[in-house]
Amino acid sequence: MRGVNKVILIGNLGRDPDVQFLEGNIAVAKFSLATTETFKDRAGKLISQTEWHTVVLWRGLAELAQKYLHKGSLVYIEGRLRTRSWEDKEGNKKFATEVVGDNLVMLDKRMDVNNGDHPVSHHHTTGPATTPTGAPHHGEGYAGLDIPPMSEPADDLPF
Amino acid sequence: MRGVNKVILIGNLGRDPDVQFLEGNIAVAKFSLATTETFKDRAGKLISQTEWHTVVLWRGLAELAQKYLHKGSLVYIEGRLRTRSWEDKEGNKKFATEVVGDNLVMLDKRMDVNNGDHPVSHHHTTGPATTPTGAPHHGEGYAGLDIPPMSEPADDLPF
Amino acid sequence: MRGVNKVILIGNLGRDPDVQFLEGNIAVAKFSLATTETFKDRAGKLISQTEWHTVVLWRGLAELAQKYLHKGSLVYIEGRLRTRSWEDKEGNKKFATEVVGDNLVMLDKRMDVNNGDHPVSHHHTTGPATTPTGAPHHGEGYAGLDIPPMSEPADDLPF
Amino acid sequence: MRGVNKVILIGNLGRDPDVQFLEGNIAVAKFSLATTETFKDRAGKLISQTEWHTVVLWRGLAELAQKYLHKGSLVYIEGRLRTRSWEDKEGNKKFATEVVGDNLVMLDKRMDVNNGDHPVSHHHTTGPATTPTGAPHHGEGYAGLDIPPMSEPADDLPF
DNA sequence: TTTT
DNA sequence: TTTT
Repeated sequence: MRGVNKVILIGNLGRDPDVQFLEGNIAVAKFSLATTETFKDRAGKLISQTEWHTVVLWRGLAELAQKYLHKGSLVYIEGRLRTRSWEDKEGNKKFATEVVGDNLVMLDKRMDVNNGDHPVSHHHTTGPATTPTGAPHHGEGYAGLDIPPMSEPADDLPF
Repeated sequence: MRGVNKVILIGNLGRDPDVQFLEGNIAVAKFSLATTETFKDRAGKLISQTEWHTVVLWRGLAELAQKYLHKGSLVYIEGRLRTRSWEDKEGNKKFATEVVGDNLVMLDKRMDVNNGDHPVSHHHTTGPATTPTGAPHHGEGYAGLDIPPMSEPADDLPF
Repeated sequence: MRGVNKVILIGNLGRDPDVQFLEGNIAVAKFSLATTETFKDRAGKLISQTEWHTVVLWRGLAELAQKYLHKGSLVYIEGRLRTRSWEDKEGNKKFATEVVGDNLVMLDKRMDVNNGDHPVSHHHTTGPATTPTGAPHHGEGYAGLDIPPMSEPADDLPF
Repeated sequence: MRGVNKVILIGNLGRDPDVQFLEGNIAVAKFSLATTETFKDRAGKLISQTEWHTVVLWRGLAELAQKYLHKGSLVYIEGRLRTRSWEDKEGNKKFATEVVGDNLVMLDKRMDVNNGDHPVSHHHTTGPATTPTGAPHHGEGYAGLDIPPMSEPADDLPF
């Protein structure tokens, strides 16, 4: 390793992840992530600025994304920049810079603590078009899953 | 700037922040932060390991901590390492390494949800006069505050 | 601040920085930075992969870049991602993702410089003719400058 | 992974690394790293502040440290914080916070290329117990050397 | 286009 | 204890 190429993002998914399976059953997930920063401009006025990133996850992380992430999810992504270039059908050179994620932390609050009900109501379904069908995003919550999102700790802190 | 000394943490407060005001009315907040990582040991077994950090915030960030953070809060902290040393009354040399925060992002979900019970367990009591009942989570909490914690975005995403 | 958008790069400049001054005498520097990572592919073969980034620096950092950076310089850049979009003259939508630097650390060894003119002399000749004088590393180079680059110690290196 | 505990350092080694081999021939390297930051105090005066960190590397990274790092080396370290506690012989509770490195980038410029074949002469051997021959560094361990092996058992390592 |  |  002779250089460093590291990206750290915390933001919300703009859409449900798009997950595909390549040959060999290798999962690839792709989604847009919005990071919003607020700062003061030169005049001292508070400015809020949103930047959209394309995030790509592979294999196990892609499967996690498929299982647990959806539009609006808040995530921490650690990864690296990768710029791809190609020519479109008109022969124009195109570039796309993506963040290839090496690490993913789900920051949404665990919706159901101890009595996990109404998971659906937390999914912030945003319209009639949202996965009314087989997509197993709803009706389960994180209960019983191996890698639940972070949540407030129980009262067993050593202090 | 000739070197780099950077720390990035995401974790939960073990206790409400301890906030003090130095002369000149400079606020200093201090709290323990637990970061939990899970990984596989050499045998492939999933291990969960919690590390406790002492976080120190100054001035504006300390005041944010006083207003918004409490035991259990989930936060992103960016800062730097600082090790202090001193001798205790018995003359023993002591060391303490702290993370001095330069940046703070509150990752808790906005307050609680619709049916949020146990408000007391979420504290937020920033003084004796504050919401002793734990009644309505709506219309109070972060609403209208300048720097609310992150939450799932509204439906105005450009996708 | 409600999200995180952070990039950390260590790499070499592909060209001398392009520095311009906007109205108000605001400096803007732009350069390509190559980060090279080596890793093992699935077959265990060592792969070296270079990624090119567009880095933009403003104001004081741009002026530092103009003074001290040149083709081949090794730098640490901390910044954030920003994607700009526009339409070219043919009406094609274009995107460009840049790293806007908030922090810069120069990692080059103090090569020589005696009288630091003609940046070409900084070009890091890497053959056996390096450091033609064998003169001391101290008391010359960037002496008197405000922010000298980091450099190696005076002793030998294990390479 | 449910939290984040990340440290990024760029600095110089204060001493040659101390490398030991635990049972199973597992290498552990330990060294102090100085990170120096300069900034302006409230009065606008330029302040330079050095912080010392204890860095611990395991296995392959430890062997790299043994081969290539020495007093004064400039390195990039990415790792995580770990605080150990114990009682000394007087029964005083002691704490030590270390940075366990997961990634290492050597930033020293290669001084001589193509003929770099005298690693021993660069090793700044600090005592008679140190491999004076230039023989292989592996397969020997530190058995019988002055410095007792670290007390941590080879098993149950928290990584 | 850099660097090793 | 480093580095400049």
